[in-house]
Amino acid sequence: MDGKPGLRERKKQRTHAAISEAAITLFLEHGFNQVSVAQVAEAAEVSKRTLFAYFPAKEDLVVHRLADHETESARVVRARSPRTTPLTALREHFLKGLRERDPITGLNDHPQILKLTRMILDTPSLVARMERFKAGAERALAQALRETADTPELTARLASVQIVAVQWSLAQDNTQRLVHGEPADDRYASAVGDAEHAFALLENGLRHLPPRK
Amino acid sequence: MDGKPGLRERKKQRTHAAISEAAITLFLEHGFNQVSVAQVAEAAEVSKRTLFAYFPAKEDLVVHRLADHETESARVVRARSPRTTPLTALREHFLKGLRERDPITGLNDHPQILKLTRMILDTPSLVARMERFKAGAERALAQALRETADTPELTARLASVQIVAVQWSLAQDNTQRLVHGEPADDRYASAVGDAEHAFALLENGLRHLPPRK
DNA sequence: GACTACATGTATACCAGGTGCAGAAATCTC
DNA sequence: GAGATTTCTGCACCTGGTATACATGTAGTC
Repeated sequence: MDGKPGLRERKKQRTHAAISEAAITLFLEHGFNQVSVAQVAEAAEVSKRTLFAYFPAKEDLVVHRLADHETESARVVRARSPRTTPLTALREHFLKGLRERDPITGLNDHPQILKLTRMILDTPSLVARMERFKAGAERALAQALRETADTPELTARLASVQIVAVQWSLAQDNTQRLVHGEPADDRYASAVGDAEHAFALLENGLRHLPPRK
Repeated sequence: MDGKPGLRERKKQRTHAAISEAAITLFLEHGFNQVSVAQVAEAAEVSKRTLFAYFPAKEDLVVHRLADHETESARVVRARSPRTTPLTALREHFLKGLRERDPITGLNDHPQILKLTRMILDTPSLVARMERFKAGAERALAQALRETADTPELTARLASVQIVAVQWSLAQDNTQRLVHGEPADDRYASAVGDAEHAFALLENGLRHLPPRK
């Protein structure tokens, strides 16, 4: 509400950015576990205590950039146009993400992003931190379903965990392939096919899983 | 290969059990974060170094008991009788768990188990550790689906993440209610109803989620 | 511009989880 | 029993994270 955030506010933002930047740079160069927070603090010319005032834990130095995405699915569901089901809206949004190589779909192969992704997947504590985003996304989506689709509590929760789990799985799959060296453009067509298959599965259910024998 | 595990082996098992027991006792009494691993080691009459030889991290002192359940769904799918779909087998197994008040369904209200559950849910690092079990369960289930239901890779993975997420959600829901004081016997009927609803949703899909307006 | 009030940053010391290492103690093999 | 091997221990050490007490800068007021 301003244009004039005030000097104090601007300084805070600059410090925040400086710490984050120093952290990412060092982590990409030497690995997450090989760099201590003390080193990050020093590189950002800030005391350790101050670093922890900006980021509650070491992992947040990496994952804070994804905070916006936590409520993305919920927003998409809320913003869908009339006569559109939540699943349709989410599918279209995911396909758009693939077209635009949105990193959240796992289909972005810019070297920086790829290296960062690989680092996250190779670091258990970072993976764990990502899981918490998943939980947040589930809660937000469930609420959006309840409020805009008149869905009962239980159904909303069940639907949201399924949807989030599937999106996550699709993204991880794409990521894995790019990490193994496949170019995003080569992967694109099959990524679209996989996404369509996945959303069809969500819509139609698993009743076609074959019985034994 | 046994009958005679050897003295060394038996001692190892006793030490393992002693550490685990001391840990659970102390944690239940004072809380997970209020007890240090040094205290656990002392109570178990073992050095801190030895404790970490048996349990790779503090959290494992609590969650190692659930290690067996990691592959439970996969085993159920593999062991299903002929002409039975994976989902049917899993639903029956879950319903049996509810009847028997299996803690994994969240429907066991023995004070000890309830207190432990509450502690886990209240401790972020323990919740995070549980999530890793979920990931393991997903992988195991996906493989079982691939091998016994002739399901393609992608479908198996997608189905497994949906199934595991839903089971987890059901269990959490039950747990929440028991923690809030509802007796398991009172909850039982609705827990069954919820489970049946959830598995029906898995089978039939989410296509009935209503559009906007 | 000086003064106060408050937010922010710093230095230091500290705690707890976890690891590396060298040697002592127990167990196994013969 | 003797010797090889595994396991346990004590100790020092590193790192993430916090508490405390103090310094510094900023915002608003007169």
